Amino acid sequence: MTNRSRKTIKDVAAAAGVSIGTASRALNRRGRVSEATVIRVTNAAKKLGYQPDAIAQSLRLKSTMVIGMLVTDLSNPFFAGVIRAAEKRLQQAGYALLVGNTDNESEREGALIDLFRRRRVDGLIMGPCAAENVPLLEDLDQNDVPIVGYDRDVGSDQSGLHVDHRRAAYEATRHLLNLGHERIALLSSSSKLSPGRERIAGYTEALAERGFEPRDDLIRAHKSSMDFVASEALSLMSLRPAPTAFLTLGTRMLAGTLQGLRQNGLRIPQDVSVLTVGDTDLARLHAPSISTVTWDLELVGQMLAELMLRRLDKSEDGAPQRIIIPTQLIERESCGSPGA
Amino acid sequence: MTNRSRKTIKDVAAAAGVSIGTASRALNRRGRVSEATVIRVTNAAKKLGYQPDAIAQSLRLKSTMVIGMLVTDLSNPFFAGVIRAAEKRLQQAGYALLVGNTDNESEREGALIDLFRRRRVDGLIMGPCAAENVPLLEDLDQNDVPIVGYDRDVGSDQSGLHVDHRRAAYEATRHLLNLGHERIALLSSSSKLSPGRERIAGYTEALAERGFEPRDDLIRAHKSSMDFVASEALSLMSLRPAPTAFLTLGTRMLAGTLQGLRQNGLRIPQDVSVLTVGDTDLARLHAPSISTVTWDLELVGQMLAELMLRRLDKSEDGAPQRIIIPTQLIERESCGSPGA
DNA sequence: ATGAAAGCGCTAACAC
DNA sequence: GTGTTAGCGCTTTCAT
Repeated sequence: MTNRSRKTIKDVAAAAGVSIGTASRALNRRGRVSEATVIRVTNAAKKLGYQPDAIAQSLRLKSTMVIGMLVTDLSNPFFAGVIRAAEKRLQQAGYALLVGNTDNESEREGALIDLFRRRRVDGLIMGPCAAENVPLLEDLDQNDVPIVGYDRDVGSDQSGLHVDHRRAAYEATRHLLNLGHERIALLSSSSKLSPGRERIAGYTEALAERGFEPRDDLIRAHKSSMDFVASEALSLMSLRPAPTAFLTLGTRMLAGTLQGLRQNGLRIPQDVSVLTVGDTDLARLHAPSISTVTWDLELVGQMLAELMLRRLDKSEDGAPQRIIIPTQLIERESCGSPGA
Repeated sequence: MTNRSRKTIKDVAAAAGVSIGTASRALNRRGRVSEATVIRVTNAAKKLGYQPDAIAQSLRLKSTMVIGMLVTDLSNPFFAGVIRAAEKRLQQAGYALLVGNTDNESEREGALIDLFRRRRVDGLIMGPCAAENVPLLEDLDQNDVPIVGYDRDVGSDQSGLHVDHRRAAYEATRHLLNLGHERIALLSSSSKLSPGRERIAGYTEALAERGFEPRDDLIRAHKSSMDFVASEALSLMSLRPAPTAFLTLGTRMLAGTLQGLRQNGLRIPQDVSVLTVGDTDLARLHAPSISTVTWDLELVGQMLAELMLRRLDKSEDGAPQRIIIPTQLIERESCGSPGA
């Protein structure tokens, strides 16, 4: 207020007429301090507008109260929702969340891990990325930085949270099978990462239960643009016999599929059923609304934070844990029986 | 690799057989160092896997290389896209971006500003939030922390970036007027914040140009849930004479409007035209696709970062700047002439 | 060109 | 209960 320069604990100590050691103890209420000086120091601090310097504290205490989080793309709503919730929970515990975008490139991921290490993050939450295994992680591990994996295996001695993608795809496929569909096209983003692999496994499993074999020509799994997906959808519909249902994994896949179907004048669900994994505004508000198998993003973020906090809290046992997030089917208007 | 404990510059100095002062100079190539020792030190550092401690550097150099950014909600796609782009640009310059969610509450915003101050961020990017004026900002300012406002006025001596919301709404309204609409309903999120106010001004201005007066019963501006917006839309359509076009400001408003219209069996654009400000997946992929007046999120993020970097770079003149981001109309299928 | 030493702001160990 | 001091890891004078 009065003086423009930033106040330090030295200023507070001087103003309260005590040593800086006493000032520190008073402010943190640690060790032996008389109640009188606590009050005197606190008042002085308030009057000066003193705020302890987090950097100096970090250096001294060897804890930055910052958690790093790596995702492929923060602007992907599925990540954004999770980040939001995780940040909220961590904030409550006094931690800040620093997010890095890997662009799904292991090179960038490596650079970010290095950076986070340099910045001395207290913990690291790692989402899926191109390569599953990064040796840098071991380094972190050895430096007692706990890691929590999100839809990603990250070492046996670390915590992990996994959305049950396999079951999600399994339930989705079963739902379509129950409606009488036999030729179910599958559009997935990428089969390399854990989520993609799991989902294809769930799809195959549901099919196998009914004695159907997955047909390779009905499965399209690449990372690709929306326009490309649209033409994929069209090409799938030109197969003979054509698929009667589409199972789309991910927003982009759904968007492309809807676009392709629409360009071709195909009606949902009369001509073809559509079911998507992962709920979005688009699925909710499209006409007709799209049925989905989804999960709770907020819960995911909250649990990620919880797992991290548990590892960080020295008073707890702190053993690594593994959590599976369940999924649920939301029926809307996009699925019917074939030829109905 | 060999030793599990984190390496410091002391270790590097010892390994290279020099003092820590020399090691520092060699690693940073600053001051007078012989090329020979530079090589020796660099090699030692590499061999040990040494990474300078960013916290210690921050304390010493009084710069954290962290920029703070405050938004109401990181999971709002409009913010997420901007954050993503800003982070990318800042990263290139060696800065990390720390994002805080204010939930549109000035109390939380104040707490976050305090927190960022404690963490000694080098700069602060402030998005719109409930209250426009926070005295805490002056404090920051006095501590030489540059602030960049995003759709928000933040002091005359600070930089700011503003999407041209007024013009966006103006162009949108004109587009509808040109199609022959006279009763244009306006659904806006909140008129308290700068973006909302500006948009309503643009709407009014376009109307006035044609000699129409804005009718209060056609304007609905509150922060509200999607379901609520849907019923708002219905109530608007029950007016006599009913509006022939909807101008929605923001995703949520569009979603609610579409839902309401659909519930009522109203067809777009035959029964009513819809135009939205701000492009989204929903607008793009809805059937029919929704025309929009929009702007480039990536550009916004990039320019925000650029403004900040310019203020941070001591070699530049560093005078505060003000940037207006233009908008453009994208015609799609949701607008027609009334009664056509 | 290099080494020694001070100090960024803070906390904790030790003395009194 | 309080003051003094060391030190977190680094950069930067200031001598040499």
